[in-house]
Amino acid sequence: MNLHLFNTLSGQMEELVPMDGQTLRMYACGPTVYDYGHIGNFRTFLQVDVLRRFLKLTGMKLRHVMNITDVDDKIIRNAAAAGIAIGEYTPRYVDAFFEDLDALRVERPEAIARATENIDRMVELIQKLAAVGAAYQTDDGSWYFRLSAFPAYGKLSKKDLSGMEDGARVDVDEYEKDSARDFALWKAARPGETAWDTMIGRGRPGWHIECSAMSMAYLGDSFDLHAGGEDLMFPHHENEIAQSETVTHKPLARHWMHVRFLLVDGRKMAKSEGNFYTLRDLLLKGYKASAIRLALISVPYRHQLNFTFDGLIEATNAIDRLRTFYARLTQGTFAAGENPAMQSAAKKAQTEFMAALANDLNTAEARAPIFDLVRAANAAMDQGKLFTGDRDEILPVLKDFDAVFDVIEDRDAEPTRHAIAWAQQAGRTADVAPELLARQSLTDDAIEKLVTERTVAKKQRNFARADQIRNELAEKGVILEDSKDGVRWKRK
RNA sequence: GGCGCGGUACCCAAGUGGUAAGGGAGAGGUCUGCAAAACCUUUAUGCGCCGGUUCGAUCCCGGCCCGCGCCUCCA
Repeated sequence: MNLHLFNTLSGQMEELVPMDGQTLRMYACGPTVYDYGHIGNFRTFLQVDVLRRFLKLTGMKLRHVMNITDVDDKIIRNAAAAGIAIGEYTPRYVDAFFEDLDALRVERPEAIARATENIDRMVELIQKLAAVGAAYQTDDGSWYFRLSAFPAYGKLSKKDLSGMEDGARVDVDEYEKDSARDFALWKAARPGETAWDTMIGRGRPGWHIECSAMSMAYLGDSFDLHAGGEDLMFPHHENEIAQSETVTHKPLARHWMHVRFLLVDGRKMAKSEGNFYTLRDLLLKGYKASAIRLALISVPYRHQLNFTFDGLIEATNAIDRLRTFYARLTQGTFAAGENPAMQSAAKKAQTEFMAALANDLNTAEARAPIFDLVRAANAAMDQGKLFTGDRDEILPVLKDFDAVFDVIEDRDAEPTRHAIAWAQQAGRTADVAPELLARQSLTDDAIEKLVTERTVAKKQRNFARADQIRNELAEKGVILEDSKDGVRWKRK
């Protein structure tokens, strides 16, 4: 089942296939490491993760490259404010970024490219641009891309720049650019700023040149897919195209994918709006990493996602339903045999799940057949009409679902513990939800012990004591479920 | 101003030219020592409003209203 993905460049749905017939080469813009990642960043990375995982599920080989922008104006500014070198400043945010990706179960790309480790390649590219007259240096030593050298500019974002007069809205007097819309390739060093001494002068790279140089180095002149947040379409990706294609005369990427921004409570997330959340903020409030993951991927990537706390609770409950079902299926005992209705239900779910994702990664649609299957199988189990042969058909469907969604297996304890430890270390203990600390205080062993005690009490028909234990556990966020196969407990 | 997106039940959210997936929440019931879980029933004659095309439109076309995004650093 091949993926049909909307291509921003053509404005159409197109089948995504590797141009070399073997490995899909893709480049996705990564973070600028000047602060902790927020949920908007992660929506994009998560949607790219869904893409990755689905492609792998269809058997495709991938070479996915992500850049890390570890030098830019904000980094230089923040590092200076902290009184440290950028090389000291960025690692903590790089580490935090990967921790957050792990928490959200975002797979690592095949390669990570760091800007500061690829300065030479950027300089080379600027030299090539200069050689064909597409780059020029201004008196202060900065280099600019001459937009007039690339007539196709605007093809991705469908912008017609002809109506934009030089100087109309753009500050032209800052540097002596030939045209106001020419963009920086290389920024000359100002006193005290981080800079590299290179063939084209002392300075630091512009943001756009980074991606052109690195995608070329890691993936070649032309590759299959370029992805990123919708805001990057213009000017970032447009500039990448101009830089790369001016030199190579080949399409930078055949296919472009842009993930729409998420809103928070119906507004664009912004610090000034007071609706700005990092992943860590949410974990410390007591939301599970899996719920955040599911909430951020359940709305298809081309639609705005309105992020709300209600949405997180809903995701939490939906995951709970899946996990309960999975536990019932794997821990229950079934008679040998098959139920034809369940056999076909499993096949149907599998087919519809894959078809939904193949259709422009429609994650919302992909969930439906899985939940249909859950209901049908639960009903069959209630009636004793689910057999080992059925279980063996259903489990692979859940496995495929989790190969993409990755929320059924409960790995939520670690990210939360990690976030709490981080908060304590960072002096943000006040941000940790009190009930979270209370829950952390109860160990699995302690829970098991109480559960056993309750089982004994129940056998003695001492229901008062049994209920007392259950309530006690409930107060600490532990829910008990009695069944004929024993007691299952879970943390809220 | 330019470009673009959306308005589907209490909430979130798919979707199709032939009469509305799924999730969450609520209500009633079955089961249970009681719960929880699970299951069953239930919650849009209706998909922003008004026209048009059509045998038939939520889905196509036009207009309008509302919300949002991008156009500057931004995932």
